[in-house]
Formats: sequence, C-alpha cells, structure tokens
Amino acid sequence: MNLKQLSELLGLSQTTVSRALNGYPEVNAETRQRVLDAVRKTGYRPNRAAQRLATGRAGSIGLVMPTADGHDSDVHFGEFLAGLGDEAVRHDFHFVINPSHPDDEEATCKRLVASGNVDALFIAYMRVNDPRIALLKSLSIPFLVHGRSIGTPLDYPFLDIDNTGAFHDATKLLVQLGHRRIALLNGPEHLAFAIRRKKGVERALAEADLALSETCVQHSAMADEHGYRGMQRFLALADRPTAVLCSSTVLALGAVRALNQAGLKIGSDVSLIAHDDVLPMLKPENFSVPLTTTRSSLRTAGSRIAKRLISRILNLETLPEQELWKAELIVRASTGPAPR
Amino acid sequence: MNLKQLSELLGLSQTTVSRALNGYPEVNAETRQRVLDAVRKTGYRPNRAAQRLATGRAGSIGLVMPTADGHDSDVHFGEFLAGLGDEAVRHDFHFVINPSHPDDEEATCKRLVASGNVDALFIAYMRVNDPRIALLKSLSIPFLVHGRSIGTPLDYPFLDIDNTGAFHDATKLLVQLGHRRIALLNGPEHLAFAIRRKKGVERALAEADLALSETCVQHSAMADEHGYRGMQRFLALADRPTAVLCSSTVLALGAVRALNQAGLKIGSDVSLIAHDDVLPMLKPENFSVPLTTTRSSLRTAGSRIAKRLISRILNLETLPEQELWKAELIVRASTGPAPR
DNA sequence: CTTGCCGTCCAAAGCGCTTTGAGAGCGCGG
DNA sequence: CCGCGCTCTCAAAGCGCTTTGGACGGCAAG
Repeated sequence: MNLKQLSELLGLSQTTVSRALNGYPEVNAETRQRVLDAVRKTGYRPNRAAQRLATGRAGSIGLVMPTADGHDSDVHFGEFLAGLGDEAVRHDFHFVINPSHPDDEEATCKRLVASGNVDALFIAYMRVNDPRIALLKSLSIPFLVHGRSIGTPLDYPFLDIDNTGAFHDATKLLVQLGHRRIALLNGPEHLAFAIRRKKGVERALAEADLALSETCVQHSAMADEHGYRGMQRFLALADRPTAVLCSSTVLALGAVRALNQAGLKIGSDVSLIAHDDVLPMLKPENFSVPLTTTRSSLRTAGSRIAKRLISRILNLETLPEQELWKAELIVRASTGPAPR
Repeated sequence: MNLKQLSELLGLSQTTVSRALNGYPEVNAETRQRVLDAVRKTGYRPNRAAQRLATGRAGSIGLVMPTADGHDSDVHFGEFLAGLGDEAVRHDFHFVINPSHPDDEEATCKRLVASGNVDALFIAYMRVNDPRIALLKSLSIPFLVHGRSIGTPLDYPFLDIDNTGAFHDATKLLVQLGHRRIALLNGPEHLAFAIRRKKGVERALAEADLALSETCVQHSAMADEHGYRGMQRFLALADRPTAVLCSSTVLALGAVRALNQAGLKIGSDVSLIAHDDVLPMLKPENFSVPLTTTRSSLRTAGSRIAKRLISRILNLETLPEQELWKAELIVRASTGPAPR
C-alpha cells in the first residue's frame, strides 16, 4: 500500500492525502478524518526512504560504534543506547549505527553523513584535539558530542559530566580522611574523560601539597581484569597507596578482588572510590563493602542527548547547547580514615 | 556532489557512471577507472535513500531493542552488537535500531519493515509461542532469529546455542561429582533460553533419579544484584544446595559475593558453574576462584548472524538456515566434589 | 454585478538513484 | 555493399513521497 493507492482508494489526490497525514492546515477536518480512518484500516505506512528523499529528513540519528576484531566492546555502550532509545522511541526516531574500525571513525562519520541516512550525528569517546568536531562543523549537520575534546575551542554542542570536578571532590574527601598516597585506576589514556579525571585527582592532591606518582596511575579499558591487575600492581609498590580511585565500577570489581586476595580490608586498610555510571547490572551499593561513588547516570545522559538532538532536528524548543553535569559524591562504606 | 554532477564533470551519462560504480560488465575498463578516480577526488557518496528507493535495498539490517523507562538494559546487548558490527562493517552495512517498549515489539517490527528502511530483520529474546516469527514469515523479508521459540514449528532460520545440552552437561558433571541438591540462578522466566536451560538441568537430574526443587530455582534479569539475592535465598534453605548453576557470569558475580559473605568456600562447600557469554568486561577465569563455565561467545554469534543475514540479502553463498551451536564445558576451580 | 479572498483540493515537478530499451559505432562475413 | 552481432553509451522511466503553484467554488465586500 502506497500513497498513490491510498489516494485512489479515497478518491483524493496524493497531495491532499499527504497533507492530511502531515497535519497541514489546508485540509478539511472531515476529509482528514476520512484519510486517517483509511490509514488505520489499510495499515498504510509511508515509505521512509521516499520520505527522506523528498524531505531530506530521515527520522534517525546516526552514531558510529567503534568495533574491530580485537577491540573489546564497551559495557557502557549498551546502557547509553538504552537512554537514547527511551527518548527516541517517543518521537518515532531510530538510530543508524555504523560500525567502524576505531582508527577509521572520521571517515565513517563522513560516509554516514554523505549517505543522507541520518538527520544528526552523535559522537563520543572524545580524544585530545579530536578531529571529528571540526569535521562535523564543516558537514553542516546537527551533531552533539558526548564529552568534550581537549585542546580545541569549546564552541560546539556537547553534554559532558564534570569529570575533573568529580574526581577532584572524591580525591579531596580522601585527603580529608588523611590519605596521602592515592592511586588511580583510570580509563584509556587517549580519551578526554580519563585525562580530566586524572587532572581532578592531581589538582586535589596539589591543593594538599601532594603529588600523583606515575606509578600510582593505570590506564586501561574498563574491564574487571584490568582493575584486578592494576590493584595488584599498586599493592606491590614499596610505598603502597592507602586509597584508590576507579574510573568505573567494573574496574572496582577487579580492584576489590585483588584487595580481598591480599587480605586487606576495604574502607580501613584501603579506601576505594569508583565512578558509577549506574549500570543496572552492577550496583555499587551491592558490593561486599558498599562502594563510595561519584555517580552520574549514563542512561539519563543518553536520554538527554536524544532529546536535544531530536528537538534540534525538529526545530522544537531550543535546548541549551552546552551542558556540564555535576556528578554526585555518594559516601558509602568503602571509604574511611587512612590507616596509620 | 550527486550522480548528475559527477557525470557532468566526467562528460558521461548518469547511467554509465552508475554502472561503472556498481560493477556492471558493459563499461570500458578505462572509463571505469576514470570514474573511480573522480569519485576518490570529489569524495562522492551515493545517497542511500535514493539508492534504496530505486533498488528497494537499503544496506541495513534492522533490530528492535527492547527499552522502557524502568526496563534494565541488557549487558549482553552491547557485546552482541559488537559481533554484528564486526561483520557488517566489512560489507558496508549498518544497523537500524528501533527502540521499542518490550510489550510493543511486534508492532515495532511491523513498522520497521513497512518503513522500507531495512533489508532484513533480526530478532532475539525469544519467548514461548513467540508471535514474531509468524509475523516475520508473513512479512516476506529475510529474517534471522537468535534463539528459538518454544511451541512453534521449527521452520524458520535461526542461530541458537544448545542451552538444554549445555545445562544438561553442566548438571551431569555436578551429579558425577556427587552433588544431589542443585540450584539454578536463571534468566527471565518468559524467555525461551531460560526455559531450555532449566529443562537441561531437570533432565540431567532425572537421569540420576533426582529432581529440581522449585525452591532451588530463581528467574531474574542478569544483574549482580539478583545473583546475590538468589544465592542468599538458596543458602537460607533448610536443605541447602551444594551446587549452583548460573545463567550468566554477571549473576555468578553476585552469587560469589553471597557465598563469600556466608563464609563458604567455592569449589568445596558450594560448587558453581556459570554460562559464559564471553564478555570482555568479566572473565570467568579471573574470578577469585576461577569459574567453571559453559562457554559460547555472544560476539561470535553476532558476527555469524550478520554474515548469514547479509549473504542472504546479497544473494551470496547460501549458508545453512538453522544452526545449533554447542557450548563448551570448561572446568575450572569453582567445581569440586560435593561436601559430605 | 464584479472583484478579491479564503478554504479546499489538485497536477506536476522534483528528490538522487537504478535500470530498461535503444542507439551509435565498429568490424566481419555473406 | 548490406546486414549482423558486439561493445559501449545514452535518454528516460520509474521508486514513493513532499511541496510548489495554481484551479475552482463560494462568499463577503465594493
């Protein structure tokens, strides 16, 4: 069933039917009702490809998903997607996900836009001097960045959390509790959020005339395994840290395991703070020793991003272009005074 | 840059350029090279919407992602997507993900197909008498099911793992080790894979003249929290199980926590076997006591599904229509003889 | 009785691509 | 010399939708 058939069925022109469907004013209320009824009866659905060709709009937002044979998938991706989805489903939008080799993301963005398959692009996993933002600006398509680059002017729409602030505050708490030697289990080194988190730690330490030793920092993907290994390495240090910050609850998982194995008590021998993206699969309050966290829901972020992108595409209300969300510092049992 | 402009630039007709691009034989090798060079130079990309409108093919495979406000995202979804992506990227395919309320999946499938936005559909999270398979058969679009329904004839293309077999074998191992009272931390009750896994356990128990007590079964989403709660419940039973099977390493995570907290030794006091979807974030060999698992890579499955779907769309080689993969039973330290 | 305007509706021109049916040029055999 | 088959190229017809630029009455104002 297509527009032509439907219009013939109704004895109307395609124009009128199309207008009735799309809410144009110049169509008689009664006629419109007839059309709507016919649509319900026949199950007519406009062909999106044709619609998009005619309008230039696709009802879809694009994202490129880094993937490759050896490349580990990111646990957080699914949760973020769920957030996007919640909002998108309300506006009958969908996503076009273009998988891409991590090194080829720029070209993939370009292709995706050129394909005309998406109305807007979303990008994440920001790096230092990320070339994609200049690219997207030049591509004249609405886009939104999750996170912020470093080293480029901040003149693009983004949604980020205050990573520096979160890790600053978390570190400050540890310092106030008397910790002097603090370590960081961080995310991948080339990603902006990891750099900012490290900066937050350093800044808080500097305020107390302390420094972050390079031996007390590990950069890795967010997997249990790396949390474990990293913590083991920290524990093997001559002057081992009394407190550790983790960039994810997943890393904390491994870290806790290493601590347990070493027979150390969390919250007294070693304090732990993790960043919590609110993964339903792994809640910090459920750890054997509940985890103190800096919390910021990834899903909420996804939802908000979808909302902004869609309202941008549809020219609805104008939402703010740049948002920096504060993470909450939630104190639980994994933090305590430094051992003496 | 579009076809018309490109062909004018080259002094050729649109037809010729199009044919050169799509590998038709009736075009001079030299001419084709000229076209290809021009494409490279100008960065021309065919408009997919137009291409789709003209061909009916979209270069994309559709999936509907269950999501809702209270609905937890599935950790496994991301990993599976990564597998799909690995393969899709090779053929320049992308995914169209249509988020949908879990209760509305059927209608969403229908809409997605009607939109003409996808060449094929993939569905998962199969249930008993799943109505979607009849729907898809009637929709005359290639589709592939991850998993199998229960109660409907098995006459559709699927890829599934032998859940019954895997849990049967795992249970059998436990029985051979002397366990008599065995429990199951399963996935959501309405999903086919969970039903099959339970059946596998029951069958193996029956072979040893044992039965699976209903108090020894829990159905829940795959989250650490539920593993913990479920295991606690099992441990509180008068006649508590000496071995527990988990439908996911994520559930095992919580289960291990509950065991540790109860001061029970894994592998001697209580044996544990988990199904391992090979999530990079959480490896069974890294558990404090390495986990015996039934292993089957979700990512590999995703990749295979993409391959089959794409070859189907492109009419390449004909791959088998139905595949049932065996899971490997990998014995590690979490299983041991039943305590006496 | 005109004129102009408004409310409804329509015909037709794209959107950018693929594909059909046919034409142009060439060499060859009859 | 004509006709035929080959090879390469082209013009034009869709694909299903939106949107522009009227058409056609009817009604109020002049």
